[in-house]
Amino acid sequence: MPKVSEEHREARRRQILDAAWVCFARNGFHKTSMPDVFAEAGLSAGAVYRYFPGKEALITAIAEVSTQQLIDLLDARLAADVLPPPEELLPAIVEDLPATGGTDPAALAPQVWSETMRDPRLAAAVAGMLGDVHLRLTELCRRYQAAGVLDPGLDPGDTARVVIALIQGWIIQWNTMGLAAHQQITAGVRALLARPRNAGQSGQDG
Amino acid sequence: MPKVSEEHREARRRQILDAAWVCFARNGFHKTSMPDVFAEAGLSAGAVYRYFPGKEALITAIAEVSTQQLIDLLDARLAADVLPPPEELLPAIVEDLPATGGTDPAALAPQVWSETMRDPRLAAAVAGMLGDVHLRLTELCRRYQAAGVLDPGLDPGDTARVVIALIQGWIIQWNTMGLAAHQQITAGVRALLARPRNAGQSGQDG
Amino acid sequence: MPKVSEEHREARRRQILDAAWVCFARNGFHKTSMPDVFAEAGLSAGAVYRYFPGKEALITAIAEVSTQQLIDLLDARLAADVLPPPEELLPAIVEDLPATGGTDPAALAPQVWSETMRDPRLAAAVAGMLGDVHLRLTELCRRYQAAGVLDPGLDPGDTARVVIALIQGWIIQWNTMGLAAHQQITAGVRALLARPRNAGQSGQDG
Amino acid sequence: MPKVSEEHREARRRQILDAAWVCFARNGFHKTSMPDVFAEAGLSAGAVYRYFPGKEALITAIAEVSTQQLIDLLDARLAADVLPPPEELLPAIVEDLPATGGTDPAALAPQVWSETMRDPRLAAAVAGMLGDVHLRLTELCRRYQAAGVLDPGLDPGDTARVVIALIQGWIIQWNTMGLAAHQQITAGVRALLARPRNAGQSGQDG
DNA sequence: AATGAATGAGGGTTCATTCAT
DNA sequence: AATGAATGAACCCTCATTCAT
Repeated sequence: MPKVSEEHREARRRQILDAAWVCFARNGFHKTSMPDVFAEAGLSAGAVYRYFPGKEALITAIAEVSTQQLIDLLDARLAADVLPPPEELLPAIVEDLPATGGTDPAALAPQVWSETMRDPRLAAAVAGMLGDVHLRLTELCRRYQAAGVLDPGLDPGDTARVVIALIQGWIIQWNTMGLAAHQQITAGVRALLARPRNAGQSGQDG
Repeated sequence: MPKVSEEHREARRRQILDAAWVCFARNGFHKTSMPDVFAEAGLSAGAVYRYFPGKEALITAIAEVSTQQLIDLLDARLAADVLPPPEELLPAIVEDLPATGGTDPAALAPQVWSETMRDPRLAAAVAGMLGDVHLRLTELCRRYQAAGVLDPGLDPGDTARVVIALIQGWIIQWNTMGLAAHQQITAGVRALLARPRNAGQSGQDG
Repeated sequence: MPKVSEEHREARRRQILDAAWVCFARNGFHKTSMPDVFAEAGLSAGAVYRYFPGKEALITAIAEVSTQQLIDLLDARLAADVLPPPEELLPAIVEDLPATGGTDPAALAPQVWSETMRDPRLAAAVAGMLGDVHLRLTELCRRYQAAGVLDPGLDPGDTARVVIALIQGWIIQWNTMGLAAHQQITAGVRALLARPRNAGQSGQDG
Repeated sequence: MPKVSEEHREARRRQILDAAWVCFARNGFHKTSMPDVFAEAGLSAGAVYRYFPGKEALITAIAEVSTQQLIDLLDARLAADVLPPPEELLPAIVEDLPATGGTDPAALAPQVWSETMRDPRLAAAVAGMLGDVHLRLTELCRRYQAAGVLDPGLDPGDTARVVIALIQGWIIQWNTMGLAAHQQITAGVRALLARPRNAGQSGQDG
C-alpha cells in the first residue's frame, strides 16, 4: 500500500529533472553542484537521492530526456503527409529546438556529446538514442527519394549519418557563435540542397 | 641569459601542455585535477603555476593548441598546387586528425566546444580560431569553384560554414560511435559530393 | 485484543532484534545503518521506530540478549548435579557459544565491551549483567571447593572475576586469531588447572 | 631537495597521531569525526590527509602504536635480571598501562580488538603484533620455569596464550567496571598463582 | 626557478530520525 | 499498526591555489 501515488513519484522525478536541466544549462554538468540542484528543485539532499542514485544518474537522465526531445521533434515532422523540401525542413528542425517548451535541448547536447567520451555507460545510452534518430532520418531520406527530391542512387543510411553530423555541427556553431552562424549555415544548406536539382552541373557546363 | 631563459620557458610550457593534453584526453577537463597534471608533467605545483595562472588557462591553451593543429592540417592541404576533389579531401582531413603526432585534436575538440558554452573567454578565443578555419575553408571553396568542381553560384563563406558543421559532427560521431560511423559518413559524403556532377539532375527526371 | 497485541508486539521485537543481530554480526554496530536493519527485518523505518526509540536502544537490547545467552549457557551447565572438572568445563563453555542457535554471542561480545566505554547507559546495563555472570561463576567456584577440586582458601568471588577475564580474552582471541588460538588456550588452561592437583609441587622439587 | 626536514614530517605525523589518540580515547573510533581530529591537531583537513590516506589508516596507526606500548612495557620488565614472582608481575603490568605518558593503551585496546573483527587489514596487523606479545610472554614463562617458579611441565607457548587472554579480559573489566574490578582480579590472580607452590593441595592437606 | 606543505571551502553522499498519511 | 517520503546536519575526502623556503 504505497503512501504516495505513482503520479507523485513521477512528478517528483520531473521536478528534479527540471531543476537539473536549468542548472546544467546554466553552469554545465561539472560546475553544477548537487546542492545547486537541491536549491533549484526546492528539495533536500535526501529527497533528490531517493529518486536518483547520484549525479551521474542525473546527467544520464538529462541526456536521455534531451535526446528524446529531438526525436519527438523529428517524429512530429515525419508525421506530416507532405514534407517540405529538405532545404526548408533542415533549418526548421534546428530552429525548432530552442522552442521546445523553454527547455532547449541544443543547450545541453554538446555537453552530452562531450561527456559521452569519458562515461561509457552514458556513451552506450546516447549511442542507442542516436540510433533512433538515425532510423528516423533514414526514413526521411527514403521518403525524399520516393518523392524524387533526392538522388535515388544515394544510400539513405549513409546520407542520414551525414545529416546527423551536419545537425550536430550546426547546433555547436549556434551555441558557440550565435544566430549569425546559424543563418549562414541555413543559407549554405539551402543553396547546396536547392542547386543540384536546378543547375547542379553548371560547373561542367559553364 | 635572456636567450636561454626564453628557450627554457618555452620548453617548460610545452612540457606542461603535453602533460595536460595527456590528462585531458584521458579523463576530460573536469575529471583531471591539477595534481594529475603535476604528476604527468613531473613538476611541482609551484612550477606549473609559474607558467599558467590556473586550470582555466591550461584549458584555454590546450583549446588553442588543438584548434591550431586543425588549421595546420588545412594549411598543409591548401599548400598543394592541385587539390584532390572534395569527396577525397574531406575524409582525408578527418582521417588526418588522429595521426597528428600522437596528439589527436579530435579527442579534445568536443570538450572544447562544450566548455565554450560556459566560459565566455574560451568562447571568444575559440570563435577567433574557428574564424581562421573558416577563412581557409572559404578559400578552399573558391579554389574548387575556380576549378569548376563546385557550383560557382554558391556563396563560398556560407558553404565553408556548412563544411565546418559537417566536420564537427563528423568528429563527434567518430569519437562517440567509432570507426564504423566514420566510414558511413565518408561514404555518404562521397556519394553526395560525387553525384551531382555526374547524375545530379535525377530530381528533374523523377 | 490486548493478548494478541502483546504477542504481536513481542514477535515484532524479536523480528527486529534478529535482523539487528544479523547486521551487527556482519558489519559491526557502526557500519550498520538503520536502513540496513529495516531491509534485513523487512520492515519500514516507522515500524522499527515504534518498537525501539533509536539505534542506541537496538544496540543495548542486543547487548542484553547476547549476554543473556551466556548466562543461559552457564545456568544450563550449573543445573547438572555433578560438574565436570574445571579443565573440562571452561573449554566446553567457550565452545558452546558459537552453537547457540546460529546466533553466536561471541561475535558480538567484543563490540559490546568496546561500546561500553563510550556509552555509560550501556556500561551500566552490561555491568549489571556481568554481575549476574559473576554470581553464577562464584557459585561454581564454591561448588568446586566443596567438591575438593579447588583450593578452599581461595576467595570464590575473586576467582570468579579471574575466570570472567579469562573467558573474555578467550573470546577475543578466538574472534581475532581463529580456532588455533582457541585450542592453544584450551591446552594451556587444561594444563594449568590439572597440574596443581596432580603434580603441583614440582616447582618446589625442581 | 626536500623543503622540509624528515624530522618535520615525523613530528607532524606524531602531532596528528597524538590528536587522534585523544579523540579516539574520548569518543571512540566511530564517534570521532575527521574534523574532530583536525581541530584537536590544530591542522587543516588537507594537512592531515597528506600524512594519512584516510581515517582507516589513522585507526590502524593508532592500533599499532598502542600495541607497541604494551610491548615496550613488557620489554622493560623483561630487561630486568631478576623478575618479581608472577603474582606480582602481572598486576604490575596491568597497572603500568595507564601510566604510559598520559596515553593509556588500555583505553584503546578494546576498541582495536573489536574493530579487528570487521577490518581484515587491521586484523592482520594486530595479529602480527599480538604474535610479538606472545613471543615475549613465552620467554617470560620459560624464565619462570627456569627459576623454578612455574611448573616445568607446562608448555610455555600455551601458557603465554592464557596469560594474554587473562590480560585482555583484565583490561576490559578495568575499563568497564573500574578499579574495584581490577583489584578483585589482582587478588584472585595473586591467590591462584601463590597457592599452588605453597599449599597447592591444601584441599587434601586441610 | 622550483619545491611541496599547507589551506579550507566545497564536493558528493549517507543516515538517524520524523511525521503525514 | 505501519508506511516510506522527506529532512538536513554531518560525514569523509579532494582540490585549486598560495607561499615560505
